[in-house]
Amino acid sequence: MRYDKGRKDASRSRIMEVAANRFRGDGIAASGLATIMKDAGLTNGAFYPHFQSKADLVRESMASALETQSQQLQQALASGGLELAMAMYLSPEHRDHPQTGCASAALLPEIARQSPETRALYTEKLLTLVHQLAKNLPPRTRDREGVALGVFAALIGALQLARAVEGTELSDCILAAGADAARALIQPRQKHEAS
Amino acid sequence: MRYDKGRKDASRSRIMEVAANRFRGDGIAASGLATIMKDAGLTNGAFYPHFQSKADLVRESMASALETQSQQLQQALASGGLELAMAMYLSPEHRDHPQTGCASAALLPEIARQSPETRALYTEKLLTLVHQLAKNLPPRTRDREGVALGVFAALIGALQLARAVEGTELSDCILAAGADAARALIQPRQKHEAS
DNA sequence: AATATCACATTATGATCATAATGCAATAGT
DNA sequence: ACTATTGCATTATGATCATAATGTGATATT
Repeated sequence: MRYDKGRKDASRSRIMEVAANRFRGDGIAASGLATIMKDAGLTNGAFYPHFQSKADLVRESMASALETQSQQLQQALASGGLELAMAMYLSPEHRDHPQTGCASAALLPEIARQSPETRALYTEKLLTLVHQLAKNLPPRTRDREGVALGVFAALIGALQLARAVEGTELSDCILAAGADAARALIQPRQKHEAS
Repeated sequence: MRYDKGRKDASRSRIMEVAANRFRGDGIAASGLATIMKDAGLTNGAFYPHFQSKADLVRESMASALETQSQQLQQALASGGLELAMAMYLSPEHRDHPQTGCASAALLPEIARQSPETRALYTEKLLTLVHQLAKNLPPRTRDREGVALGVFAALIGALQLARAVEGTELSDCILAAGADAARALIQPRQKHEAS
């Protein structure tokens, strides 16, 4: 190696971090590589030694963001349980900072349009998050994975709605409604036998 | 008027319909005007007599798609109630055809990045949908609007997740989990007094 | 000290982007 | 029949897109 031992790795992680933030903030398709590289303190030409293509960067930075989210979730669960984790997810702070928040809430429809490989990687990381939630559901809950999926879906939808509407008041209402829904879903109660 | 009375209007609606489908299918940022115009049987130049800008087209086609959705929801509610409406929303058919499906599920994160005017228009149409759901909740439901918001959030989140993951089996599971969650949420039951 | 190597910069490519100016052919009003 | 109007096509603009070829300066190895 001619340069510092870890220099390339450092650049690479910087690119990935900048990209993850920009993708979540502005969307994948709307984010150009030139801007990402500039924000990382580099130029156009330095991109391809690090990644094969934009799709490659998307895949890796998405995975990295999801792993970080998994760690943060673990901390929240450890310190305050599901209640705290859900409260943090539907907080105004999270709503107002999509760049550093949940990649699912910021990017799900775009992820659905990515390559099968990217979606397979997303699936893997998603299941990790869902398992983490499932393990922290109340003791007697049935169909833990299913309930956890339903809770996560409600959280994602509520956060997205809160970000999309105009008007802080309504947006706050949506966060509250999402929290109510999530709370209702985790109450242990048997299903599948209505009417 | 020198041309057929309704010719310009016909072209305009064709552009809007094509655009609404393409935006939902490929995303707003990823959809170019040239392609949209070609699909509408016209060329680049014919765009600006009809719309002031791409943002203008986004706003109008989004509103149109939401109004159509509102009508379809009304029909479903009338013929089969909330159960049918929810089942249709989380059906494999809806999952597999985002171009003609729910604009919220296909575009929410991108809508959140649009101008305040566009988001205000989205807010208006969203509230219409939520009111329609609220009116069809079971008789004794409290906080009808809040519950309806929670249900819609869960539906949107589940549909997006089902579209993003790789693997039909898992995707079907997510649809089922979303349906379970929505069903659980519409069971009349008092809230706000846990623990 | 010399040299080989590599991270990154510079610059180039051709496509596509949103937007705009101009041109033309068709028709409605006279 | 003439003419003014207009819906759309043609073509142009400059920006930005992802990707790629080439250049260069710093340094680790020798």
